[in-house]
Amino acid sequence: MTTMERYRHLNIKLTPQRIAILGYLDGNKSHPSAEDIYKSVSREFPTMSFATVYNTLEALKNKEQILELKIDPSKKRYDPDTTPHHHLICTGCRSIVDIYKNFNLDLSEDLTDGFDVTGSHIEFFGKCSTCR
Amino acid sequence: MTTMERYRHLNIKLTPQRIAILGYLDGNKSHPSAEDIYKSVSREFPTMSFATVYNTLEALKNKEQILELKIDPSKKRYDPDTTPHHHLICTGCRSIVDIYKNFNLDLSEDLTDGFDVTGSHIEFFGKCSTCR
DNA sequence: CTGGCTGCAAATCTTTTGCATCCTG
DNA sequence: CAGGATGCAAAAGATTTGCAGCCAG
Repeated sequence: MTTMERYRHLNIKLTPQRIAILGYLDGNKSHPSAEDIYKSVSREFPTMSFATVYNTLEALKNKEQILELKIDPSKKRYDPDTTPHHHLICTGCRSIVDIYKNFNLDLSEDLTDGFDVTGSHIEFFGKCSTCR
Repeated sequence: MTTMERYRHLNIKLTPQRIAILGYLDGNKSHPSAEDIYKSVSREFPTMSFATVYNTLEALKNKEQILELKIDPSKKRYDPDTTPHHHLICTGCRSIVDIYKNFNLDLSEDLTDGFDVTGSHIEFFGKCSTCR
């Protein structure tokens, strides 16, 4: 199933603007912010507005097609890769590398204070080769 | 060494406002936001300003007396507990529980893309007993 | 056709900054 | 008594919202 076929099954309206945003996100490993997306897609759609970018991101988030990352303290970043993985963040330039590795993160019940634990995500910190 | 003794050794000026903020943070497990701190300390110092709260938090962060948490997408939260630990976040009410457990999170070099890895932090997600 | 989407602007929320004054060390 | 801290207000960024018109399904 191609990416566009997949989106047609989501019951979200596929406007030209949304298709452009989806095209920008498809396979994108840069973990872009809303502004990154806006800037890039604006070239093709000069009238594109932030509202449309945020609206589309919200729709994709609700359909679990993207993840909202809280890695950057000043703005949200988005990840079109929804397969389970972790992130390694450069404390210098804020670049992000995906970490595909399974860790055993089981918590015994005496640690969880009655929570029902449903997921986890590891942030690794470091310096990239450029910033080092 | 008491908390205040510890702070006197940090070379930050201890004004009454800062002492009030430090008092609020001392032993605080609620992971408060700047606004939480402002609201609470304002009762004692009606002229307290956000600038002072943020200034103090910045100073404490630089002296590694507090951690800035990016757990909440809408605002920063602060943790006066700087001992290594992880966090379990309720996806309903955003309450946070500390997780004191050591995990083996070693990364082989082929995963780190030349990064020098210096630290890590796990976010666990779940529902607290109230929200469940 | 019609309900959801778009674009624009205004509003909101968090955080930062400029600056005159104050006060800790 | 000097340099950092305070308080206030204004500015800056990111995100959200209101609304009139538009268009995909």
